[in-house]
Amino acid sequence: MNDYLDQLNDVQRQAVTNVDGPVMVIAGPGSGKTRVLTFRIAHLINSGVEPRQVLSLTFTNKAAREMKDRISRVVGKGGNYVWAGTFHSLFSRILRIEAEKIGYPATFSIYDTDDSKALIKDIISRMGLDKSKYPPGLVLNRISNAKSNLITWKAYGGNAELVSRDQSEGRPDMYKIYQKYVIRCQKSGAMDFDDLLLNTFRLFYENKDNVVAKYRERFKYVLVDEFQDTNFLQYAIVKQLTRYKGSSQNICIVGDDAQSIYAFRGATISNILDFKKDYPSLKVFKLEQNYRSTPHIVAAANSVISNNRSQIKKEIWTEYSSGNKIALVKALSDAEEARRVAGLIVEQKNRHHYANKDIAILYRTNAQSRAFEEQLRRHDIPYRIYGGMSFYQRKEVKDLMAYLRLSINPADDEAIRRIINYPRRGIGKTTLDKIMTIATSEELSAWEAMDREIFNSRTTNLLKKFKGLIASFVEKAQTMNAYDLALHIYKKSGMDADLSKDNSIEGLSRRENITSLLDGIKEFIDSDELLTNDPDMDERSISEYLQSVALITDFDSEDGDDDHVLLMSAHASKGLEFKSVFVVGLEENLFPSFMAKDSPSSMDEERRLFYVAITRAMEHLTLSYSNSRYQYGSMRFNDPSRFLDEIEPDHFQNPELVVKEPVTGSDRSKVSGVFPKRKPASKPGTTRPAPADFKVSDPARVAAGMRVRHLRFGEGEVLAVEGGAENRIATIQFEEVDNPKKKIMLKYARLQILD
DNA sequence: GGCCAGTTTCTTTTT
DNA sequence: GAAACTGGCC
Repeated sequence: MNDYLDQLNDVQRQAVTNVDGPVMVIAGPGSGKTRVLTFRIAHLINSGVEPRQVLSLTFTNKAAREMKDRISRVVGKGGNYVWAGTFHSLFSRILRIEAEKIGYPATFSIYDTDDSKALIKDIISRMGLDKSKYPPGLVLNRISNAKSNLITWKAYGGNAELVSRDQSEGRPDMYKIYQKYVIRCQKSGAMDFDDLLLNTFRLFYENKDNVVAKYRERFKYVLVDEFQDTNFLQYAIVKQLTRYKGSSQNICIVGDDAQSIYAFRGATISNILDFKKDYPSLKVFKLEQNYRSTPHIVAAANSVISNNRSQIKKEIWTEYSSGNKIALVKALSDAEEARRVAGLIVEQKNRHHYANKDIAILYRTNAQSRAFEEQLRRHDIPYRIYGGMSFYQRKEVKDLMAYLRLSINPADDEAIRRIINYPRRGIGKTTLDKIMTIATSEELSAWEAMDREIFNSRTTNLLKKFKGLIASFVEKAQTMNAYDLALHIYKKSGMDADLSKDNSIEGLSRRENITSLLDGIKEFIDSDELLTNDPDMDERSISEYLQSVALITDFDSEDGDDDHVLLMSAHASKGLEFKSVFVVGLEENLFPSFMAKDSPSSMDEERRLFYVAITRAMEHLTLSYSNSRYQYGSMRFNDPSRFLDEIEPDHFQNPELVVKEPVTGSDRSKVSGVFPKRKPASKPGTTRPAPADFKVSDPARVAAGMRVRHLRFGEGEVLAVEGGAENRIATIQFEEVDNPKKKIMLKYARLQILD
């Protein structure tokens, strides 16, 4: 029965078998963290704990599913009854069971970020505030932060620190927006992502009908994965469940402070650092042996992360004695970077017999995927973009979903906003404006506000018709399943008619998207996967479906036998591993992001993100950067990333490429320790204003010997031109001290020929 | 009220 | 470069 224990090393085994009382597992990358978690759960079950008494909070749905699978493999079908999922998905399930206790309908809507932003925008404009002073994204961020720290709008308004910050920024009305936002969400029977947590906290805190006791009793063992990514609120809920008088404190948290990459979302490392204070009888286990990566990769990761200021002390080590050095790719343009990466992928596949799915390309921003997609297609390499959630972002998909949302919760204002006039039914901006004004000022839902007799007779009629339509869907929702209802709505709402009119390629693809959405719903209602295992709940209900879709984060439809090269953001790569990993775009202002350059703590987070990215690699790690990049509509020039300097040259196959070209005259190398100030004119990412007489000449005419002028580098002489047609590269001797000799790709460079 | 075209703005990561 | 916004016109 205990043979699974033989598959563990000493520390791992202790982390698995010490099941009583608080346990913290600090797990470096590749140290068998998932294995420890799953075996721990399996061990609990084997020791007589009922699966349904185990609550396992993971970061992604995918991790949860994987965990369930693995548990089932060890303990059999019972593993399915473990409550494993993300904070958001499990708590939203609890909230649906208990919704009435906190004044919400069980069919509450979940607002995604777009919904929240639209609502905030609406509130701001209705309050007559200057929207340049209150960018919706920033406002949402502030509200989200407040909620994550359990600060109500009232507390916000009374918090001297927050108020004075807002005041000094010229945003004195922030807490009023917060207040209106909260009220309108409430009236709409809607929760945003943070509310799913906040309301769970409230539910437990208010403890009506002993509800918290019920869940404490039920979840005897709580496990939290990726604990370094939890925020104050999430930790507060975990404490509600495990830290109370008489609790046996059976909590196990697993995490790695070095992999904390969600501070921007309110995650706080102090949770992990303070854990010992909250649970004094804590046992700590450190998993430091890396089973994933070869030595150069492990050493590079250690040396990069050692540049961060505070951290829990640990050193990752590996038993592997040999492995490949890190390859470095230096390109002149983003297109060339992608082309060379694609070329290397072809080569690696041949030489090492890698399947496509053994390889991943990781980047800092999703926008970088384009160049790689293009080149992979050109090289006939199947690929897949992971994350991005593009399918559920499509207009037609969101539209149909909005109707579904309304059919179980007609108060959902943001769903109304979406489809009140789609397809066209003559209810335009003016009318919607009126409705929302009433909704805001009288604290009603839009649905209720429509009943006010303030519209002209034509509009009143149109609104009546619209309400009748939605009411008919509400009625159908009582009896139909999610699939039949979606199909019914598609036909009767007029969406079908509208989309069928359009016979362009785009129109066709929209209809295809609807078809796949419907297929997805069908799959959902036919699936027999256990979700809640709660006898009171209809596991295949419309609201269950909507909830599951609202909280989809990773590509859940990942088919195991698909063989694709994976493209994803470094963030999305956390928890995954690949034989060969390409981390691309390693340039200052990109990775690390320009957003981080003024704040040491954000820079540390960028470094942790880089650490996460490179530790995904098992056998091959390739890092690439480009001298120039087409970004936000214009050409940018950036220095190679500082992170490249933080890796000992020994670990590179071709360390000479790390040496910076004197592009900006700066040298940040660790050896010299010199950090010269940049001259404003040569700041990366900026262009000098064009002299009035500057004219771009036809690049094809550029030849050796000519005098040319470059917007950023000044005047110089062309020494040589090499390369053919598409990729001609000129070597130019510029006169400015900061920019001596440079190689420039002619198809991108904007040069003026002077003579 | 609806539509198109021109203009402006803002560029990260995601539950 | 894309999305969001604006203004002008039917």
